[in-house]
Amino acid sequence: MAASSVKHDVFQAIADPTRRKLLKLLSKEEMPVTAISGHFPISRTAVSKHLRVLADAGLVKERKVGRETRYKLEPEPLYELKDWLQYFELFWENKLTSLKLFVESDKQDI
Amino acid sequence: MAASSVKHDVFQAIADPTRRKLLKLLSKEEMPVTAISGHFPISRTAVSKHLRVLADAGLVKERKVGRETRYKLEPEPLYELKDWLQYFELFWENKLTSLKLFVESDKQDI
DNA sequence: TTAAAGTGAAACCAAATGGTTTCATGTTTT
DNA sequence: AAAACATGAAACCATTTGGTTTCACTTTAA
Repeated sequence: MAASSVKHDVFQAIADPTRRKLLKLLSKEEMPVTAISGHFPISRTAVSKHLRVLADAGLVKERKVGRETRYKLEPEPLYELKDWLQYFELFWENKLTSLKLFVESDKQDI
Repeated sequence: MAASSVKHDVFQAIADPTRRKLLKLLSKEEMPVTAISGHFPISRTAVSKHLRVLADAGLVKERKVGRETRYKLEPEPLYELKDWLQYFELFWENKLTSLKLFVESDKQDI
């Protein structure tokens, strides 16, 4: 329920390669913006905007500490992605015909 | 053979909600463009362009049959997404308790 | 109390994106 | 052979996106 405040969805947030790198970086440790932007060839402001997109999707959390703003990974929204993906796993299990038939039979009984 | 021929990557391909619906639709059966576009409020040409993006990412395969072009799901490229996601599962397991509560609150009759 | 550091907001820009309508081409059908 | 169907390519358009530079505001340090 609390996820209704997201302005950007997780699919769009991870579409950009820079944002995917940001997520990996922030998974290791909480970091302030200037330190983060040292890892990228773009301007600090550009990094800041990517962080905003990630925050809007709920994928990072920001915390003000003095004059710094520190960001860290917030992995929960990725669960939506996992759910979405799970549906397709049924199809790629290298053409397991029985499984496919099972699905097409509309889940008679589990 | 390698994925080097992809013009659009899978992350960008699934970022659009229309394309995600296309993938679900084409997972059920192979369909020609006109039939596909009947499921969407946009023009046939727009659907065709989305199909091109998905094909470039390797997510659908097209087959000419007479005057039709039929499309079907090709789920393999989603492996990359699964791999990417797997890294982050390490982190969201740390918050397993709260996550478990969240998930179960969504499934009322467990 | 100045100076410097850390950051976000604003204004701006080029390119990409998602959509449209029109047209050309190949394939059936009559 | 002519008409109808199925589709992709082209040209075009508005909006979004990813980037920049500049500016203002807080917070710390000299």
